[in-house]
Amino acid sequence: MQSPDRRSGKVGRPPRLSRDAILTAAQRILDEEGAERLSMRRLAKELSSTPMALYHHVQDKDELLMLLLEAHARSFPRPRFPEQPRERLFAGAQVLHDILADCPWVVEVLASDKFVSLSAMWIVENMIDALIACGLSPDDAVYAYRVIWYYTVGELTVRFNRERTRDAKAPPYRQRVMSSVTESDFPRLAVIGPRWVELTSVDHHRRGLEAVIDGLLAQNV
Amino acid sequence: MQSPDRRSGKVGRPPRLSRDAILTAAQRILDEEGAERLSMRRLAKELSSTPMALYHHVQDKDELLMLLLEAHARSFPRPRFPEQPRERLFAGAQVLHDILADCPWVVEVLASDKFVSLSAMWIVENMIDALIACGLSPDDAVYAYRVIWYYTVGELTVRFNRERTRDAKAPPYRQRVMSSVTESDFPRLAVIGPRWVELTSVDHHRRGLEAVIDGLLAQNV
DNA sequence: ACCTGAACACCGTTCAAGT
DNA sequence: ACCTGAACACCGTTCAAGT
Repeated sequence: MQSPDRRSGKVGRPPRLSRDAILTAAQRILDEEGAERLSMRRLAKELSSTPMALYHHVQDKDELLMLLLEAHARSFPRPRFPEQPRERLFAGAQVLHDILADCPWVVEVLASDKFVSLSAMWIVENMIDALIACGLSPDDAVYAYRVIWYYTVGELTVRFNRERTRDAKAPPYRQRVMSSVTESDFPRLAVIGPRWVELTSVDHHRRGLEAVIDGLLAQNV
Repeated sequence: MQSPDRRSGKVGRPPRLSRDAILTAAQRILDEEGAERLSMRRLAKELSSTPMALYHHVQDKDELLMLLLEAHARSFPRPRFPEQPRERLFAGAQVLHDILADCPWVVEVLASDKFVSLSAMWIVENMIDALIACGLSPDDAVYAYRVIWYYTVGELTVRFNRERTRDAKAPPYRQRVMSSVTESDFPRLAVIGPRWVELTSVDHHRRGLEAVIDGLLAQNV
């Protein structure tokens, strides 16, 4: 199905841009300026080109983000999975989380429904397989996988938002709420208040994942 | 602390806009055109005013969204909570989810770190209290609340994205991935494939919540 | 085939001026 | 005190034209 023009490479104007060059430049912007600065216009500038030149190599911004995620997932070290199904499930959920934790722009990819990364499918396959090996029916395995996925997405969303607004000063509205919490009619929150904002570590995420998985497995015996 | 000008209402130009009018108009746009159409400019048009007039009544778009959420949470029927702590926790998590499930724009509110809704604080207070009544330490209660919160945020994020892109046709990239999944090297996914895209019902969410909660409580005995 | 320039249809927000 | 208009600094994407 390959067009002869592409194969011979002798017809038409020779390309100055390439998918690879675009992805590399995009990654550089991501690393140096953050996900919120990556726009088609900014990227074109980085490549000393025009926004529309990019559309010859990717379909739209969503595909660009998808390709970045794909490349990242491919380059991610593939761990050896344990034999024991419960541990295998846990390891799968963890590597899924860790891959995405490096990609602050997943939120946007997630927003476009194009989030079906081939390079991460083996993990999903593995998790479903582990769930079935744990004794779940195929339907229950899908359900359980979804619960784990929701937990993962939520953790990542909150994590990225915290990182993004880390050094921004709290708006006045929030201060008003906070003081009303610590002073008054929320005794439990008042006690906990000071400890509330603690950083959420990787350990917390693992422990939560353990709870979610064990809760799911206990439901299906 | 109230300014005399505001009290007498006799100084300066009489107001044509009000917070209430702005919030009502915003809600109308939300209902009729969806969250992605609510912009300061669109809202100004709805009120036959200019974008900048709005900034006299709200600080910025984030505060506007926050106020909308606040109003919604206040108007939401407050259920009677069961006595039993585990059931109380479950009921709290559920009402938290249900309140937010009506607000497709929470995702944006969440993104701004201003998401501290006073009108929903009683729920959080109640959940923390229930967790402590279940025997958790204050620190463990915060951790457990967070896990439930992540699950909730993840469910809502995925839910809204699915709703938003419900009737949009799948992009070619996705089709490529899907066929490679059903055809080839993912036997588990191939079997499950057809059932994968099923709608996620409220029942699914409850069952998942149950698993998460029981998993958390089992961790702390 | 590959790229450019101008344009469309949007954003949130600031600033200086008007009533 | 409340509102307007113009402007700043952006978006993603389409379309017609150039090489």
